[in-house]
Amino acid sequence: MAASAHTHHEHHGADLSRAAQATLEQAGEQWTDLRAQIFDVLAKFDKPASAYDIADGVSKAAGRRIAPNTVYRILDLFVGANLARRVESSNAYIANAHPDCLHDCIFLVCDSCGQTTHLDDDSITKTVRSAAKATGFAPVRPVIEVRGKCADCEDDQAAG
Amino acid sequence: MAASAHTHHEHHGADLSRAAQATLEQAGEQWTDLRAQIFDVLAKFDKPASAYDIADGVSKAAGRRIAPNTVYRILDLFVGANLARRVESSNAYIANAHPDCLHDCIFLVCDSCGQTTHLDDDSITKTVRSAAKATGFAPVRPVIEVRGKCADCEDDQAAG
DNA sequence: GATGTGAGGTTACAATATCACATGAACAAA
DNA sequence: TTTGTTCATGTGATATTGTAACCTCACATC
Repeated sequence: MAASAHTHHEHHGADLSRAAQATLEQAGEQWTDLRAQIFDVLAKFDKPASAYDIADGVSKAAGRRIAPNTVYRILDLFVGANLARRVESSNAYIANAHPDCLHDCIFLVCDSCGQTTHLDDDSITKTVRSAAKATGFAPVRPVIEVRGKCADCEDDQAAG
Repeated sequence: MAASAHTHHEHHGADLSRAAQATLEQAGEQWTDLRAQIFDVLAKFDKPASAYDIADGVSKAAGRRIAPNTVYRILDLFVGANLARRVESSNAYIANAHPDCLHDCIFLVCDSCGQTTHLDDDSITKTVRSAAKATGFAPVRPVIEVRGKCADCEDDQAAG
């Protein structure tokens, strides 16, 4: 596999929540009920979710209204702490399956079904960073996303 | 220079407008007054402009109100015809200085001043495309942007 | 003149994002 | 016990970005 030298542990379900909690607390932030709920709702989406989607989901789960700006606040915190990522070309967020491990990452976003898969290929992201540096630019956060069609939607097209 | 084997002609001012017109007409679309005005306003911004910024600029220039959705329509046309690009991480648009030549491209966006520079490095974009393909994904449009600090803002920081 | 087509106008609205300020709980200091 | 402080969250308003639906006009063609 080309991606990276070390092995990730991809977390799921309760295990992922625990990993997220650990990471957030190590960052000196609290793992509150609301944050846990928001993380769980986010993690259950199988594709990137907008802050408003999450607000709806959490509101339902909590049985009371959670306003979008509350969600934004917590999402910002999550992104800062590597618990979640923002998909810029979708204006949406996705949980990070290995919050304990820091990467620039690459998203493949299907324009048909919205499915978004996450790639870690450090050789690509390093190349992008150094190309930026070479022009005198100080890179902070690469945004590398690919819009296109996922394998399933390709197949559908071929079959249909 | 690493970027690409062929040489671009970077157009500016009236020359750029002419190149844009030629490209758009070759795509079977009309180069109307309004499109010309929108293109000129877009090209005069020195950083990515939102559709609303452009609507304001064009409204002033034209002496009458041009609504944002009109601007969006025309920007979509421009993006489809390679006259302009959308910078996803800024929700904004930028004129393409060489509309006559098709590339995936890379933007370096300064978080301090908004300055955005445009890189064409086909080796990077090809690598990204093929990494996507390798997972069974059919790439259509890579979005490669780097958020960070431009050389000027870095210097300011160092000096101040 | 009737009809078709493409460009643009107009109104309304949806989706995304931020701001300012209030409340409440936890804890520390007086 | 009261006061102050901090942090998390609530609340309402508003700004920004993006679409949809439908209409009119100009021009071409028949």
